[in-house]
Amino acid sequence: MSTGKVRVRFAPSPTGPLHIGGVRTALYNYLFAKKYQGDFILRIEDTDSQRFVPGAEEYIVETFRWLNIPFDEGVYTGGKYGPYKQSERKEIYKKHVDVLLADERAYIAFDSPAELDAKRAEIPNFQYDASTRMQMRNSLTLEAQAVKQLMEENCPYVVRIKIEPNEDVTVNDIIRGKVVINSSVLDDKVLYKSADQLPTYHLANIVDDHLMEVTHVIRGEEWLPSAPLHVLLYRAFGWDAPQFAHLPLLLKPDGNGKLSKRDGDRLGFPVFPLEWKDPNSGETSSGYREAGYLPEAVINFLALLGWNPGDDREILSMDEMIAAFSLENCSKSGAKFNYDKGKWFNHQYIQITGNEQLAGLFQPELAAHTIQADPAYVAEVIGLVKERVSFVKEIWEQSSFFFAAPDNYDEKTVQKRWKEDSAGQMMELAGVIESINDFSSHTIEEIVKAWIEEKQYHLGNIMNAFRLCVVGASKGPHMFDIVALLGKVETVERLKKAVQVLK
RNA sequence: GGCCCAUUCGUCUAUCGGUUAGGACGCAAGAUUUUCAUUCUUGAAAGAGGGGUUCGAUUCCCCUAUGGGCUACCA
Repeated sequence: MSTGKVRVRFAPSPTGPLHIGGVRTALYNYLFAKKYQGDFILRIEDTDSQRFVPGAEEYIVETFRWLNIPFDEGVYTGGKYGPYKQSERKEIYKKHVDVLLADERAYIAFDSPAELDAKRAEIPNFQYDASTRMQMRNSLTLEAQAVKQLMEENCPYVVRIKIEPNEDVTVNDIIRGKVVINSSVLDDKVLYKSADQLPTYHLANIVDDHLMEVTHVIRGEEWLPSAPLHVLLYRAFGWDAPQFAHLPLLLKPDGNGKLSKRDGDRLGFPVFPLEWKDPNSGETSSGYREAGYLPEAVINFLALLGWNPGDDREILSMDEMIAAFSLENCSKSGAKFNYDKGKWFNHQYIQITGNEQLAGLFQPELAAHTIQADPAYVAEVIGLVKERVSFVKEIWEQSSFFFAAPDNYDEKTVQKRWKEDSAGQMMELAGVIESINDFSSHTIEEIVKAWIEEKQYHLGNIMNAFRLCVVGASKGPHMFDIVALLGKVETVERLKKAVQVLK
Protein backbone atom coordinates (compact mmCIF):
# COMPACT_ATOMS: atom_id res chain seq x y z
CA MET A 1 0.00 0.00 0.00
CA SER A 2 2.54 2.65 0.95
CA THR A 3 5.86 3.51 -0.56
CA GLY A 4 7.61 3.07 2.74
CA LYS A 5 7.76 6.77 3.38
CA VAL A 6 6.86 7.74 6.92
CA ARG A 7 3.57 9.61 7.06
CA VAL A 8 2.04 10.82 10.31
CA ARG A 9 -0.85 13.09 11.10
CA PHE A 10 -2.10 15.40 13.76
CA ALA A 11 -5.88 15.21 13.83
CA PRO A 12 -7.46 17.65 16.26
CA SER A 13 -11.11 18.31 16.74
CA PRO A 14 -12.19 21.95 16.45
CA THR A 15 -14.13 21.99 19.71
CA GLY A 16 -12.21 24.77 21.44
CA PRO A 17 -8.67 26.02 21.93
CA LEU A 18 -5.97 23.46 21.40
CA HIS A 19 -4.78 22.03 24.71
CA ILE A 20 -1.07 22.18 25.47
CA GLY A 21 -1.04 18.38 25.64
CA GLY A 22 -2.36 18.32 22.10
CA VAL A 23 0.47 20.61 21.09
CA ARG A 24 2.93 18.11 22.52
CA THR A 25 1.29 15.26 20.60
CA ALA A 26 1.59 17.29 17.41
CA LEU A 27 5.21 18.10 18.21
CA TYR A 28 6.11 14.43 18.67
CA ASN A 29 4.44 13.61 15.38
CA TYR A 30 6.39 16.38 13.70
CA LEU A 31 9.71 15.32 15.22
CA PHE A 32 9.09 11.73 14.20
CA ALA A 33 8.16 12.68 10.64
CA LYS A 34 11.17 14.92 10.16
CA LYS A 35 13.50 12.39 11.72
CA TYR A 36 12.62 9.99 8.90
CA GLN A 37 12.17 12.63 6.18
CA GLY A 38 8.47 11.83 6.25
CA ASP A 39 5.27 13.82 5.86
CA PHE A 40 3.40 15.59 8.61
CA ILE A 41 -0.30 16.00 7.92
CA LEU A 42 -2.97 18.19 9.50
CA ARG A 43 -6.43 16.70 9.38
CA ILE A 44 -9.42 18.35 10.99
CA GLU A 45 -11.74 15.87 12.67
CA ASP A 46 -14.97 17.79 12.73
CA THR A 47 -17.41 14.90 12.75
CA ASP A 48 -19.14 16.17 15.86
CA SER A 49 -21.40 18.88 14.56
CA GLN A 50 -22.82 19.39 18.06
CA ARG A 51 -19.56 20.48 19.59
CA PHE A 52 -18.11 22.52 16.76
CA VAL A 53 -16.76 25.86 17.97
CA PRO A 54 -16.22 28.69 15.50
CA GLY A 55 -12.65 29.93 15.41
CA ALA A 56 -11.16 26.73 16.79
CA GLU A 57 -9.81 25.65 13.44
CA GLU A 58 -8.13 28.98 12.80
CA TYR A 59 -6.72 28.79 16.31
CA ILE A 60 -5.05 25.47 15.53
CA VAL A 61 -3.47 26.81 12.36
CA GLU A 62 -2.31 29.98 14.10
CA THR A 63 -0.77 27.95 16.91
CA PHE A 64 1.51 25.98 14.63
CA ARG A 65 2.35 29.06 12.64
CA TRP A 66 3.52 30.70 15.87
CA LEU A 67 5.44 27.62 16.93
CA ASN A 68 7.02 27.41 13.51
CA ILE A 69 5.90 23.83 13.01
CA PRO A 70 4.89 23.52 9.37
CA PHE A 71 2.62 20.88 7.93
CA ASP A 72 3.56 19.14 4.72
CA GLU A 73 -0.04 18.45 3.90
CA GLY A 74 -3.50 19.20 5.15
CA VAL A 75 -6.16 21.82 5.58
CA TYR A 76 -4.88 25.19 4.24
CA THR A 77 -1.72 23.47 2.97
CA GLY A 78 -3.32 21.13 0.47
CA GLY A 79 -2.02 17.85 -0.84
CA LYS A 80 -3.10 15.00 -3.02
CA TYR A 81 -4.90 13.04 -0.31
CA GLY A 82 -7.55 15.68 0.41
CA PRO A 83 -9.94 16.87 1.40
CA TYR A 84 -8.37 17.04 4.83
CA LYS A 85 -11.46 18.08 6.68
CA GLN A 86 -13.68 15.18 7.65
CA SER A 87 -16.92 17.07 7.18
CA GLU A 88 -15.97 17.27 3.49
CA ARG A 89 -15.47 13.52 3.19
CA LYS A 90 -18.99 12.33 3.91
CA GLU A 91 -19.40 10.31 0.70
CA ILE A 92 -16.13 8.50 1.34
CA TYR A 93 -17.30 7.33 4.73
CA LYS A 94 -20.73 6.40 3.45
CA LYS A 95 -19.16 4.23 0.78
CA HIS A 96 -17.00 2.44 3.32
CA VAL A 97 -19.83 1.91 5.75
CA ASP A 98 -21.75 0.24 2.95
CA VAL A 99 -18.85 -2.12 2.34
CA LEU A 100 -18.87 -3.15 5.97
CA LEU A 101 -22.64 -3.62 5.87
CA ALA A 102 -22.45 -5.72 2.71
CA ASP A 103 -19.77 -7.91 4.26
CA GLU A 104 -21.86 -8.29 7.42
CA ARG A 105 -19.06 -6.81 9.50
CA ALA A 106 -21.52 -4.20 10.64
CA TYR A 107 -25.24 -3.89 11.05
CA ILE A 108 -27.99 -1.33 11.29
CA ALA A 109 -29.52 -0.54 14.66
CA PHE A 110 -32.76 1.35 15.22
CA ASP A 111 -32.68 1.63 19.00
CA SER A 112 -33.43 5.19 20.00
CA PRO A 113 -31.41 6.98 22.67
CA ALA A 114 -34.41 6.62 24.98
CA GLU A 115 -34.59 2.87 24.39
CA LEU A 116 -30.88 2.57 25.06
CA ASP A 117 -31.21 4.52 28.29
CA ALA A 118 -34.05 2.28 29.38
CA LYS A 119 -31.93 -0.76 28.73
CA ARG A 120 -29.03 0.68 30.69
CA ALA A 121 -31.33 1.38 33.61
CA GLU A 122 -32.75 -2.11 33.43
CA ILE A 123 -29.52 -4.08 33.10
CA PRO A 124 -26.53 -3.13 35.25
CA ASN A 125 -23.35 -2.64 33.19
CA PHE A 126 -25.31 -2.98 30.00
CA GLN A 127 -23.17 -3.16 26.90
CA TYR A 128 -24.34 -3.35 23.30
CA ASP A 129 -22.43 -6.45 22.21
CA ALA A 130 -22.70 -10.11 21.19
CA SER A 131 -24.42 -10.95 24.47
CA THR A 132 -27.16 -8.36 24.10
CA ARG A 133 -27.51 -7.43 20.45
CA MET A 134 -30.11 -10.12 19.80
CA GLN A 135 -32.46 -8.44 22.27
CA MET A 136 -32.28 -5.13 20.46
CA ARG A 137 -33.97 -3.61 17.44
CA ASN A 138 -31.51 -4.05 14.63
CA SER A 139 -30.98 -5.65 11.25
CA LEU A 140 -29.89 -8.83 12.97
CA THR A 141 -33.14 -9.30 14.86
CA LEU A 142 -35.64 -7.71 12.49
CA GLU A 143 -36.93 -9.29 9.30
CA ALA A 144 -35.29 -7.92 6.17
CA GLN A 145 -38.67 -6.57 5.11
CA ALA A 146 -39.12 -4.72 8.41
CA VAL A 147 -35.68 -3.18 8.12
CA LYS A 148 -36.40 -2.01 4.63
CA GLN A 149 -39.65 -0.47 5.70
CA LEU A 150 -38.16 1.34 8.67
CA MET A 151 -35.50 2.81 6.43
CA GLU A 152 -38.06 3.92 3.91
CA GLU A 153 -39.96 5.61 6.71
CA ASN A 154 -36.75 7.50 7.54
CA CYS A 155 -36.58 5.96 10.96
CA PRO A 156 -33.29 7.14 12.52
CA TYR A 157 -30.66 4.43 12.65
CA VAL A 158 -27.00 3.97 13.35
CA VAL A 159 -24.48 1.53 11.98
CA ARG A 160 -22.69 -0.59 14.55
CA ILE A 161 -19.65 -2.77 14.14
CA LYS A 162 -20.31 -6.45 14.76
CA ILE A 163 -17.62 -7.57 17.18
CA GLU A 164 -17.07 -11.33 17.30
CA PRO A 165 -16.72 -12.30 20.96
CA ASN A 166 -14.01 -14.18 22.75
CA GLU A 167 -11.00 -13.38 20.73
CA ASP A 168 -7.75 -11.91 22.02
CA VAL A 169 -6.98 -8.80 20.05
CA THR A 170 -3.36 -7.68 20.11
CA VAL A 171 -2.25 -4.09 19.68
CA ASN A 172 1.46 -3.67 19.10
CA ASP A 173 2.36 -0.37 20.62
CA ILE A 174 5.81 1.07 20.01
CA ILE A 175 5.88 2.64 23.45
CA ARG A 176 4.08 0.00 25.50
CA GLY A 177 4.75 -3.24 23.69
CA LYS A 178 2.01 -5.81 23.23
CA VAL A 179 -1.38 -4.90 24.65
CA VAL A 180 -3.91 -7.71 24.57
CA ILE A 181 -7.62 -7.21 25.05
CA ASN A 182 -10.35 -9.79 24.72
CA SER A 183 -12.96 -8.81 22.17
CA SER A 184 -15.76 -9.74 24.57
CA VAL A 185 -15.13 -6.61 26.62
CA LEU A 186 -15.50 -4.47 23.51
CA ASP A 187 -18.92 -3.21 22.55
CA ASP A 188 -20.53 -2.87 19.14
CA LYS A 189 -19.45 0.73 18.72
CA VAL A 190 -21.46 3.09 16.64
CA LEU A 191 -19.65 3.74 13.39
CA TYR A 192 -22.17 5.98 11.75
CA LYS A 193 -24.41 8.42 13.54
CA SER A 194 -28.00 9.10 12.67
CA ALA A 195 -28.06 12.49 14.34
CA ASP A 196 -25.82 14.25 11.83
CA GLN A 197 -25.32 11.57 9.16
CA LEU A 198 -21.60 11.53 9.89
CA PRO A 199 -19.23 8.78 10.94
CA THR A 200 -17.91 8.59 14.46
CA TYR A 201 -14.24 9.12 15.21
CA HIS A 202 -13.48 5.43 14.98
CA LEU A 203 -14.68 4.89 11.44
CA ALA A 204 -13.51 8.20 10.01
CA ASN A 205 -10.13 7.80 11.62
CA ILE A 206 -9.45 4.38 10.19
CA VAL A 207 -10.72 5.20 6.72
CA ASP A 208 -8.73 8.43 6.54
CA ASP A 209 -5.53 7.00 7.96
CA HIS A 210 -5.70 4.23 5.40
CA LEU A 211 -6.58 6.43 2.46
CA MET A 212 -3.98 9.00 3.44
CA GLU A 213 -1.40 6.24 3.77
CA VAL A 214 -0.56 7.09 7.34
CA THR A 215 2.19 4.78 8.57
CA HIS A 216 2.34 5.68 12.25
CA VAL A 217 -0.47 6.72 14.53
CA ILE A 218 1.05 8.71 17.38
CA ARG A 219 -1.65 9.92 19.74
CA GLY A 220 -2.58 10.33 23.39
CA GLU A 221 -3.00 7.48 25.83
CA GLU A 222 -6.73 8.14 26.08
CA TRP A 223 -7.02 6.26 22.78
CA LEU A 224 -5.38 3.10 23.97
CA PRO A 225 -8.64 1.44 25.11
CA SER A 226 -10.16 1.87 21.67
CA ALA A 227 -7.05 0.74 19.79
CA PRO A 228 -8.26 -2.90 19.67
CA LEU A 229 -11.47 -1.70 18.02
CA HIS A 230 -9.36 0.10 15.46
CA VAL A 231 -7.29 -3.01 14.84
CA LEU A 232 -10.52 -4.93 14.26
CA LEU A 233 -11.75 -2.27 11.88
CA TYR A 234 -8.61 -2.42 9.78
CA ARG A 235 -9.06 -6.15 9.67
CA ALA A 236 -12.72 -5.85 8.69
CA PHE A 237 -11.70 -3.73 5.72
CA GLY A 238 -8.87 -6.10 4.90
CA TRP A 239 -6.26 -3.37 5.37
CA ASP A 240 -2.88 -3.38 7.07
CA ALA A 241 -2.96 -1.35 10.24
CA PRO A 242 -0.41 1.39 10.79
CA GLN A 243 1.96 1.24 13.74
CA PHE A 244 0.63 2.64 16.98
CA ALA A 245 2.31 4.69 19.65
CA HIS A 246 0.25 5.89 22.60
CA LEU A 247 1.76 8.83 24.43
CA PRO A 248 1.40 9.32 28.17
CA LEU A 249 -0.82 12.18 29.33
CA LEU A 250 0.09 15.54 30.79
CA LEU A 251 -1.07 15.62 34.41
CA LYS A 252 -1.97 18.33 36.90
CA PRO A 253 1.05 19.85 38.71
CA ASP A 254 -0.54 19.16 42.07
CA GLY A 255 -3.01 16.49 43.02
CA ASN A 256 -4.19 14.03 40.45
CA GLY A 257 -5.86 13.84 37.08
CA LYS A 258 -5.02 15.16 33.70
CA LEU A 259 -4.15 18.75 33.15
CA SER A 260 -7.22 20.83 32.44
CA LYS A 261 -8.21 24.37 31.66
CA ARG A 262 -9.21 24.89 35.27
CA ASP A 263 -5.72 24.08 36.57
CA GLY A 264 -4.34 26.99 34.62
CA ASP A 265 -6.84 29.40 36.13
CA ARG A 266 -6.33 27.96 39.58
CA LEU A 267 -2.52 27.84 39.57
CA GLY A 268 -1.97 30.89 37.42
CA PHE A 269 -0.34 29.62 34.27
CA PRO A 270 -1.54 29.05 30.72
CA VAL A 271 -2.65 25.64 29.49
CA PHE A 272 -3.18 26.89 25.96
CA PRO A 273 -0.56 27.96 23.42
CA LEU A 274 -2.43 31.13 22.43
CA GLU A 275 -4.90 33.32 24.24
CA TRP A 276 -8.45 32.20 23.57
CA LYS A 277 -11.70 34.04 23.87
CA ASP A 278 -14.60 31.67 24.03
CA PRO A 279 -17.21 32.80 21.51
CA ASN A 280 -20.06 31.46 23.64
CA SER A 281 -19.18 32.44 27.19
CA GLY A 282 -16.95 35.37 26.29
CA GLU A 283 -14.47 34.00 28.79
CA THR A 284 -10.78 34.53 28.07
CA SER A 285 -8.08 31.93 28.72
CA SER A 286 -4.45 32.94 28.78
CA GLY A 287 -1.91 31.60 26.32
CA TYR A 288 1.81 31.00 26.32
CA ARG A 289 2.39 33.46 23.53
CA GLU A 290 0.64 36.29 25.35
CA ALA A 291 2.35 35.36 28.62
CA GLY A 292 5.64 36.21 26.99
CA TYR A 293 6.94 32.78 26.12
CA LEU A 294 9.21 32.29 23.15
CA PRO A 295 7.94 29.55 20.85
CA GLU A 296 11.29 27.75 20.94
CA ALA A 297 11.11 27.59 24.73
CA VAL A 298 7.60 26.16 24.68
CA ILE A 299 8.66 23.52 22.20
CA ASN A 300 11.78 22.54 24.12
CA PHE A 301 9.89 22.43 27.41
CA LEU A 302 7.08 20.34 25.99
CA ALA A 303 9.42 17.97 24.17
CA LEU A 304 11.14 17.03 27.41
CA LEU A 305 7.88 16.34 29.20
CA GLY A 306 7.72 12.64 28.43
CA TRP A 307 10.74 12.26 26.19
CA ASN A 308 14.52 12.50 26.59
CA PRO A 309 17.24 12.74 23.96
CA GLY A 310 19.18 9.82 25.42
CA ASP A 311 21.76 12.03 27.11
CA ASP A 312 21.86 14.91 29.59
CA ARG A 313 21.07 17.73 27.19
CA GLU A 314 18.18 19.95 28.24
CA ILE A 315 18.39 22.79 25.76
CA LEU A 316 17.94 21.50 22.24
CA SER A 317 17.18 23.24 19.00
CA MET A 318 14.47 21.85 16.75
CA ASP A 319 17.11 20.24 14.51
CA GLU A 320 18.81 18.64 17.48
CA MET A 321 15.51 17.30 18.72
CA ILE A 322 14.68 15.89 15.31
CA ALA A 323 18.05 14.17 15.14
CA ALA A 324 17.68 12.71 18.64
CA PHE A 325 14.00 11.84 18.55
CA SER A 326 12.78 8.31 19.03
CA LEU A 327 9.51 6.90 20.29
CA GLU A 328 11.45 4.34 22.31
CA ASN A 329 12.74 7.19 24.44
CA CYS A 330 9.24 8.31 25.34
CA SER A 331 8.20 7.46 28.86
CA LYS A 332 5.22 5.28 29.64
CA SER A 333 3.84 7.19 32.59
CA GLY A 334 2.07 10.52 32.72
CA ALA A 335 4.10 13.66 33.34
CA LYS A 336 3.05 16.21 35.91
CA PHE A 337 3.19 19.65 34.46
CA ASN A 338 5.94 21.66 36.15
CA TYR A 339 5.52 25.34 35.47
CA ASP A 340 8.77 26.37 37.17
CA LYS A 341 10.73 24.37 34.68
CA GLY A 342 8.90 26.04 31.85
CA LYS A 343 9.94 29.38 33.26
CA TRP A 344 13.54 28.24 33.41
CA PHE A 345 13.40 27.16 29.78
CA ASN A 346 12.13 30.57 28.76
CA HIS A 347 14.93 32.24 30.69
CA GLN A 348 17.43 30.11 28.82
CA TYR A 349 15.89 31.00 25.48
CA ILE A 350 15.77 34.70 26.29
CA GLN A 351 19.55 34.49 26.76
CA ILE A 352 20.19 32.94 23.39
CA THR A 353 17.74 35.11 21.48
CA GLY A 354 19.18 38.14 19.72
CA ASN A 355 18.69 41.58 21.27
CA GLU A 356 17.17 43.01 18.11
CA GLN A 357 14.58 40.25 18.02
CA LEU A 358 13.76 40.72 21.69
CA ALA A 359 13.50 44.45 21.07
CA GLY A 360 10.82 43.74 18.50
CA LEU A 361 8.88 41.59 20.96
CA PHE A 362 9.31 44.25 23.62
CA GLN A 363 7.90 46.99 21.41
CA PRO A 364 4.23 46.55 22.49
CA GLU A 365 5.25 46.81 26.13
CA LEU A 366 7.12 50.03 25.44
CA ALA A 367 4.17 51.39 23.55
CA ALA A 368 1.93 50.54 26.49
CA HIS A 369 4.11 52.86 28.58
CA THR A 370 3.95 55.49 25.85
CA ILE A 371 7.64 55.24 25.19
CA GLN A 372 9.08 55.84 21.78
CA ALA A 373 12.68 54.81 21.46
CA ASP A 374 15.26 54.06 18.83
CA PRO A 375 15.24 50.30 18.13
CA ALA A 376 19.03 50.17 18.30
CA TYR A 377 18.95 51.80 21.73
CA VAL A 378 16.25 49.37 22.90
CA ALA A 379 18.37 46.46 21.73
CA GLU A 380 21.33 47.76 23.71
CA VAL A 381 19.21 48.17 26.82
CA ILE A 382 17.95 44.61 26.43
CA GLY A 383 21.51 43.38 26.08
CA LEU A 384 22.19 44.79 29.53
CA VAL A 385 19.10 43.45 31.32
CA LYS A 386 18.20 40.22 29.54
CA GLU A 387 20.09 37.95 31.90
CA ARG A 388 17.89 39.04 34.80
CA VAL A 389 14.55 38.28 33.16
CA SER A 390 12.62 35.14 32.32
CA PHE A 391 9.95 36.82 30.22
CA VAL A 392 9.90 39.59 27.69
CA LYS A 393 7.37 41.53 29.72
CA GLU A 394 9.71 41.51 32.72
CA ILE A 395 12.12 43.62 30.70
CA TRP A 396 10.18 46.77 31.52
CA GLU A 397 10.51 46.49 35.27
CA GLN A 398 14.22 45.90 34.82
CA SER A 399 14.80 48.67 32.35
CA SER A 400 12.23 51.43 32.76
CA PHE A 401 14.91 53.83 34.02
CA PHE A 402 16.64 53.64 30.66
CA PHE A 403 13.66 55.31 29.08
CA ALA A 404 12.71 57.87 31.69
CA ALA A 405 14.48 59.46 34.64
CA PRO A 406 13.17 58.25 38.00
CA ASP A 407 10.43 60.52 39.30
CA ASN A 408 10.59 59.05 42.75
CA TYR A 409 13.25 57.30 44.77
CA ASP A 410 12.72 54.00 46.54
CA GLU A 411 12.24 54.90 50.18
CA LYS A 412 14.08 51.98 51.70
CA THR A 413 17.04 52.54 49.45
CA VAL A 414 17.10 56.21 50.35
CA GLN A 415 17.16 55.36 54.04
CA LYS A 416 19.92 52.86 53.57
CA ARG A 417 22.08 54.50 50.94
CA TRP A 418 21.61 58.28 51.18
CA LYS A 419 24.07 59.56 53.77
CA GLU A 420 24.80 62.98 55.28
CA ASP A 421 27.47 63.77 52.74
CA SER A 422 25.86 62.09 49.72
CA ALA A 423 24.49 65.29 48.24
CA GLY A 424 27.89 66.95 48.18
CA GLN A 425 29.61 63.88 46.81
CA MET A 426 27.06 63.47 44.04
CA MET A 427 27.49 67.09 42.96
CA GLU A 428 31.20 66.48 42.86
CA LEU A 429 30.63 63.30 40.88
CA ALA A 430 28.50 65.22 38.40
CA GLY A 431 31.47 67.44 37.78
CA VAL A 432 33.76 64.47 37.29
CA ILE A 433 31.36 62.89 34.83
CA GLU A 434 31.00 66.11 32.93
CA SER A 435 34.73 66.22 32.35
CA ILE A 436 34.90 62.79 30.72
CA ASN A 437 35.30 62.86 26.96
CA ASP A 438 35.58 59.20 26.01
CA PHE A 439 32.21 58.14 27.35
CA SER A 440 32.65 54.39 27.34
CA SER A 441 31.78 52.21 30.28
CA HIS A 442 35.37 51.24 30.80
CA THR A 443 36.77 54.76 30.75
CA ILE A 444 34.05 56.15 32.99
CA GLU A 445 34.73 53.41 35.48
CA GLU A 446 38.44 54.12 35.46
CA ILE A 447 38.03 57.84 35.98
CA VAL A 448 35.31 57.64 38.61
CA LYS A 449 37.19 55.03 40.60
CA ALA A 450 40.35 57.10 40.44
CA TRP A 451 38.40 60.07 41.76
CA ILE A 452 36.98 57.97 44.63
CA GLU A 453 40.44 56.75 45.53
CA GLU A 454 41.94 60.19 45.38
CA LYS A 455 39.24 61.57 47.66
CA GLN A 456 39.47 58.57 49.95
CA TYR A 457 35.72 58.03 49.66
CA HIS A 458 34.06 54.74 50.44
CA LEU A 459 33.45 52.92 47.15
CA GLY A 460 30.20 51.31 48.26
CA ASN A 461 28.73 54.52 49.58
CA ILE A 462 29.45 56.42 46.41
CA MET A 463 28.29 53.70 44.04
CA ASN A 464 25.07 53.01 45.89
CA ALA A 465 24.17 56.66 46.09
CA PHE A 466 25.10 57.05 42.44
CA ARG A 467 22.79 54.16 41.54
CA LEU A 468 20.00 55.62 43.61
CA CYS A 469 20.27 58.91 41.74
CA VAL A 470 20.35 57.38 38.27
CA VAL A 471 18.09 54.36 38.67
CA GLY A 472 15.90 55.43 41.56
CA ALA A 473 16.27 52.12 43.32
CA SER A 474 18.76 49.47 44.33
CA LYS A 475 18.65 47.39 41.20
CA GLY A 476 19.93 47.12 37.67
CA PRO A 477 23.01 46.11 35.70
CA HIS A 478 26.58 47.24 36.09
CA MET A 479 26.47 50.94 36.99
CA PHE A 480 28.98 52.15 34.42
CA ASP A 481 27.23 50.28 31.63
CA ILE A 482 24.06 52.14 32.53
CA VAL A 483 25.82 55.47 32.58
CA ALA A 484 27.57 54.87 29.27
CA LEU A 485 24.31 54.00 27.58
CA LEU A 486 22.37 56.87 29.16
CA GLY A 487 25.00 59.36 28.08
CA LYS A 488 26.76 62.20 29.78
CA VAL A 489 24.03 64.82 29.65
CA GLU A 490 21.32 62.55 30.99
CA THR A 491 23.53 61.19 33.78
CA VAL A 492 24.56 64.60 35.02
CA GLU A 493 21.00 65.80 34.85
CA ARG A 494 19.80 62.87 36.94
CA LEU A 495 22.49 63.46 39.55
CA LYS A 496 21.51 67.08 39.90
CA LYS A 497 17.83 66.31 40.02
CA ALA A 498 18.33 63.67 42.69
CA VAL A 499 20.38 65.98 44.86
CA GLN A 500 17.64 68.55 44.60
CA VAL A 501 14.90 66.13 45.59
CA LEU A 502 16.82 64.23 48.28
CA LYS A 503 18.30 67.46 49.80
C1' G B 1 -18.36 -1.68 38.89
C1' G B 2 -15.65 -3.64 34.28
C1' C B 3 -11.35 -3.24 31.01
C1' C B 4 -6.59 -1.20 29.96
C1' C B 5 -2.04 1.52 31.19
C1' A B 6 1.47 3.08 34.66
C1' U B 7 4.73 3.35 39.45
C1' U B 8 13.12 5.86 40.53
C1' C B 9 14.66 12.39 44.62
C1' G B 10 8.91 17.39 45.74
C1' U B 11 8.81 17.64 39.92
C1' C B 12 10.82 16.05 34.76
C1' U B 13 13.96 12.03 34.00
C1' A B 14 18.86 8.45 33.15
C1' U B 15 19.79 3.30 34.32
C1' C B 16 18.12 -1.59 29.20
C1' G B 17 20.80 -7.86 36.19
C1' G B 18 26.42 -6.12 39.18
C1' U B 19 26.56 1.91 39.57
C1' U B 20 29.04 5.58 45.72
C1' A B 21 21.44 4.99 41.57
C1' G B 22 23.43 10.07 37.22
C1' G B 23 21.43 14.90 35.23
C1' A B 24 17.86 19.05 35.27
C1' C B 25 14.01 22.31 37.72
C1' G B 26 12.93 23.82 42.52
C1' C B 27 15.05 24.24 47.56
C1' A B 28 19.35 25.30 51.13
C1' A B 29 24.34 27.02 52.01
C1' G B 30 28.73 29.32 50.23
C1' A B 31 31.63 32.18 46.52
C1' U B 32 31.60 36.43 43.11
C1' U B 33 29.43 41.61 43.20
C1' U B 34 28.98 48.95 44.07
C1' U B 35 22.74 47.23 44.07
C1' C B 36 19.21 43.64 42.38
C1' A B 37 19.78 39.66 39.55
C1' U B 38 22.81 36.37 36.77
C1' U B 39 26.71 32.97 37.20
C1' C B 40 29.74 29.31 39.79
C1' U B 41 30.54 25.67 43.78
C1' U B 42 28.53 22.55 47.41
C1' G B 43 24.50 20.15 49.92
C1' A B 44 19.82 17.79 51.25
C1' A B 45 16.59 14.69 48.35
C1' A B 46 14.40 8.56 45.12
C1' G B 47 13.75 2.75 43.36
C1' A B 48 5.35 1.98 46.62
C1' G B 49 4.85 -2.84 49.62
C1' G B 50 5.16 -8.21 49.58
C1' G B 51 6.51 -12.63 47.28
C1' G B 52 9.39 -15.18 43.71
C1' U B 53 13.51 -16.10 39.44
C1' U B 54 18.91 -15.43 39.93
C1' C B 55 25.38 -16.01 42.61
C1' G B 56 23.20 -11.04 42.41
C1' A B 57 17.60 -7.27 41.50
C1' U B 58 15.59 -0.42 40.61
C1' U B 59 15.99 -3.55 36.27
C1' C B 60 12.56 -10.01 34.82
C1' C B 61 7.68 -12.56 36.73
C1' C B 62 3.34 -12.66 40.17
C1' C B 63 0.23 -10.42 43.95
C1' U B 64 -1.26 -6.10 46.64
C1' A B 65 -1.49 -0.90 46.99
C1' U B 66 -1.65 3.67 44.69
C1' G B 67 -2.25 6.84 40.45
C1' G B 68 -4.17 7.52 35.58
C1' G B 69 -7.19 6.52 31.20
C1' C B 70 -11.46 4.43 28.85
C1' U B 71 -16.32 2.65 29.53
C1' A B 72 -21.67 8.26 24.49
C1' C B 73 -25.29 8.46 17.98
C1' C B 74 -17.58 13.20 21.90
C1' A B 75 -13.18 13.23 19.99
